[in-house]
Amino acid sequence: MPKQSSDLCDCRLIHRQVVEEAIASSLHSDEIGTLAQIFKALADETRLKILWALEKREMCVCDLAAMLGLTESAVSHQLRLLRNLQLVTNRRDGVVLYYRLADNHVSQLIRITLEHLRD
Amino acid sequence: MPKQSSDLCDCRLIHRQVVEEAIASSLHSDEIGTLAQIFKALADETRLKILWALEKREMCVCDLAAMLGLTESAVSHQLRLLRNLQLVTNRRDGVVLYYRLADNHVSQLIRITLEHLRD
DNA sequence: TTACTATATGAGCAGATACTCAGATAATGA
DNA sequence: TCATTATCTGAGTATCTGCTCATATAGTAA
Repeated sequence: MPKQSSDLCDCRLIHRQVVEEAIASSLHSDEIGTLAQIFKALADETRLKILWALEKREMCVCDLAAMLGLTESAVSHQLRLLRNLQLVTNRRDGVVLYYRLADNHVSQLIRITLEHLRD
Repeated sequence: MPKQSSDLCDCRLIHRQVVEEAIASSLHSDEIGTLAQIFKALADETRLKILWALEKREMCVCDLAAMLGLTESAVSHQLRLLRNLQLVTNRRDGVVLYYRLADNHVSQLIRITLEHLRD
């Protein structure tokens, strides 16, 4: 008989308290969801390049597209995603929209992760 | 005639130097790739729950499966991914493998991101 | 060895996602 | 007003991903 996910393995009986405590101290599901969304935003090379560039200076959509070698449409789609998560904001100057990082948390995350992979 | 990605928009002419500098100061492609992989590892609710639990104590596969309400197979697949990225390691005690975080960078990343979304 | 338990792994599938394309929208200036 | 430029957006599509299922592997104890 194949093991179902609802079955308990023997070690579960021994570790029952460990599991109970782990469940009790886990993050709330809405926190987990938002957390995952932010990491998803960083989990793509195009968006990482955009964020890393904006960390140095504000840039408009067409500059970013030129930098990345992608269509302005592709960049705009990604910027919308980053905007919705409030990772970037923009200011308008005539027809041109200049994007910048919303705060310094993102660059902090990228720096720490770079440090991690250089160890 | 629709605009092609190879065309330059007018603002590109003005901002040419901005784009050149952005390209010059961008991360190397292998760094970007590894960076994205690490954020991908964190960009999933199941893996976040696993990492958050392991941040508190080492746990075996079947404990994690019980905690998450998933099959041990599903957990094992995710642990392999985390192992390959050296985010977790394990020790064997008889037939049981106890997993733990490889270092404290991961919990640092999660904490900073939590801080960000609580602002 | 054989039986049993814990974990790992490959195949396959349903759902997510990152791009392109075509067309819409918004600010500017003639 | 109309044309132009910069950006946005919806639809479509190829690729990626996280799960399940079946099976393989590794350690333990009889």
